[in-house]
Amino acid sequence: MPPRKPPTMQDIARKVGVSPMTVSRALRDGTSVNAQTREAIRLAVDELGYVFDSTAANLRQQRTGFVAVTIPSINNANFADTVRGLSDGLKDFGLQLLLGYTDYDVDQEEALVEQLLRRRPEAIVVTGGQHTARCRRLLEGANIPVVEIWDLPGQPVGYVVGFSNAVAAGMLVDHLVATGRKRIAFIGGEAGRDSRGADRRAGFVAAMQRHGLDASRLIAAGVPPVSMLEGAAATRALLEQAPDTEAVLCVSDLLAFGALTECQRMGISVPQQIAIAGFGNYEIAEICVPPLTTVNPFPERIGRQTAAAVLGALGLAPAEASHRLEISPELLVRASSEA
Amino acid sequence: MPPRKPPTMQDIARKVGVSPMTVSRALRDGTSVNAQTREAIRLAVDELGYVFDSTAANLRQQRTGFVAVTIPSINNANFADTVRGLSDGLKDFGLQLLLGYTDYDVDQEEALVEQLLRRRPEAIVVTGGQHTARCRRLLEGANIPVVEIWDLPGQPVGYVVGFSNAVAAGMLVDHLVATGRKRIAFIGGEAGRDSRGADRRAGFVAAMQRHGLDASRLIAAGVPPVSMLEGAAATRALLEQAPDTEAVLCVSDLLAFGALTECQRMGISVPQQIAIAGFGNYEIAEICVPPLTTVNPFPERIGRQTAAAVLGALGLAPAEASHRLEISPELLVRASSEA
DNA sequence: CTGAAAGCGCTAACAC
DNA sequence: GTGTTAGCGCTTTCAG
Repeated sequence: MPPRKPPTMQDIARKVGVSPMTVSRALRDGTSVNAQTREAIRLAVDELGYVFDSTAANLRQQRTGFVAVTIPSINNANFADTVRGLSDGLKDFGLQLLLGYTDYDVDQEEALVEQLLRRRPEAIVVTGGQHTARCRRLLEGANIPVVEIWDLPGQPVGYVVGFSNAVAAGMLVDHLVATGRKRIAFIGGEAGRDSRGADRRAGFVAAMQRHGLDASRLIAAGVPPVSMLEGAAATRALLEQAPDTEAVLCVSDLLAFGALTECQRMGISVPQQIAIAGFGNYEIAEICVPPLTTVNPFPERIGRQTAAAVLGALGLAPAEASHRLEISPELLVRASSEA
Repeated sequence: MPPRKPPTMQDIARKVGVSPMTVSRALRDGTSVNAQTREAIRLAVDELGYVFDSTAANLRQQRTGFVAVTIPSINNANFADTVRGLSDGLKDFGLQLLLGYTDYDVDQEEALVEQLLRRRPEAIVVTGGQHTARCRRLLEGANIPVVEIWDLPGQPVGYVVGFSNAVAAGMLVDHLVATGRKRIAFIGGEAGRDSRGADRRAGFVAAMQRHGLDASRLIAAGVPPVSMLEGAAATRALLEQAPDTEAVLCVSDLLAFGALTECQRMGISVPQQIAIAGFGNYEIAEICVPPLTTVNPFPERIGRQTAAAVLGALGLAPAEASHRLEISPELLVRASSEA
């Protein structure tokens, strides 16, 4: 079976005895084509197994129907929820996601953004507000709507749908302090890769200092992405070094759950001996025993709002007045940090 | 700032004083262009902020560099691992994933496959071996390599990289029976949506019958995707209806973890009073307390092997002899099912 | 309601 | 090492 070329509108047209233009019209709706002709064309399409070639249409129309998206990791429920919200919000408008992941690396982000822009997306959504200089130039020069999400960049490229990771981390510190904890540690990934994680750590430090507390219990759990296993290992290291720690704030619920399990293995009771808080409102934080105090950044809402921003920018839906939408994360106090 | 048209090779050519063809050559490597000319073109590219338009090249070359992939859900660590393995395996060959999700629905799969094929991918990878008749026809007629993964379809469309979900579930049953459990329940999503889940249930039933045991403790935990919360709720229902249950086999580790937490809340000891087993070797199964017995289907390996199959089929790498690669899942016995 | 001509931005093929 | 011509499969535009 030699890979014969797929049929084109020409082939349909020849078979039905009309011009390719009529085929083109018949395949879209809202166009005026004789009902019988249209039916004949439908039939021919079926018989020949014709599949519309959007690459050709894209070139001709200078519209691809792509919205490019970069996320740090494909294996992260928070970002997955954002992508789902975004995808669902765009699909009714014929827009399709072109997704890539950066592995928490700005150089990979730069390469990815360039690769994505070659596909001529109609808009581009990037997770985070930190980019290489060239990446920034690429985004600015693309002449398409740019949305930075999951962050509040100081100098946004275009649209922003995000929240302050630092403020959200501060909410957790305030809560832990309010329940009487003073010796509080922060567990996160190594600095320099995950800028949202770095912001959360900065927010932890700032809040601790605001309360006049020692902010030096900072544990690096490894190169992002860090997850449950790293959280457990870091917790063990922490409790060996500083057994008097009263509370642990983790950069994500996944680490926090790892911390919880390590406490269980070490026979340390949570929250009596140590309080644990996470970040992200992952499903596990709600269901584990005890459930984890966390912050909900509304990942899916970020996606939906980003979709709204894109649609507005493309003139496909009424546009919002502001180019900047700040989501208010919600503190969720659960048993893992009870007083 | 009117959205001016992005510069084309024409613009570069004019600026440098060469023909567009020379620009085209200069932008690729392995082509013979005068070194100075090439440098001048590089410079002009930078100055004008030119970004290569692959939509045009795709049409001309009749090659898009896309590999289409469908997965049931974007928010699933197993499929995410497969996608990562696939993406990593393809990217060195200039192939980019075009990803879509089906929401565990064959009709959505059909619509998605059609939409993806319009983009003229060079290969298509679909998760699962069950399709609507039309979807199957689309796949067969696309004249590109088709790979079905995570399953072993009876009548494959093309390539297969998967495993028997039924056999893997049987391994878990055998283990539970070997540790002395007889009254074993199965918790999964409602039938008819998730075919891998359905296969696992079928494997459970077959194995139970093989052991001469009652296979009627089948709990439906809701419409897929089902996860931890559904697992917990289903476990509560199960233990109210059938408190003498000795073991629970769950369709995934996520449900199994939900089951574990429900036991913890109900004061039921695992594995002493009840054994729990999951499926998928998610991170949580390894780290929770007690860790969960499960089966590792090697999701990332599925992705890497799928990449190899695609590359072979496209002649970009040495091809395997067989079109069918069966992965052997590994039983991981952990404390949640100790005798 | 239908068709002819032109062209989207790039590159294969063929000159020179 | 470089240029010219043609055309990928559609759709815009204009004419009928």
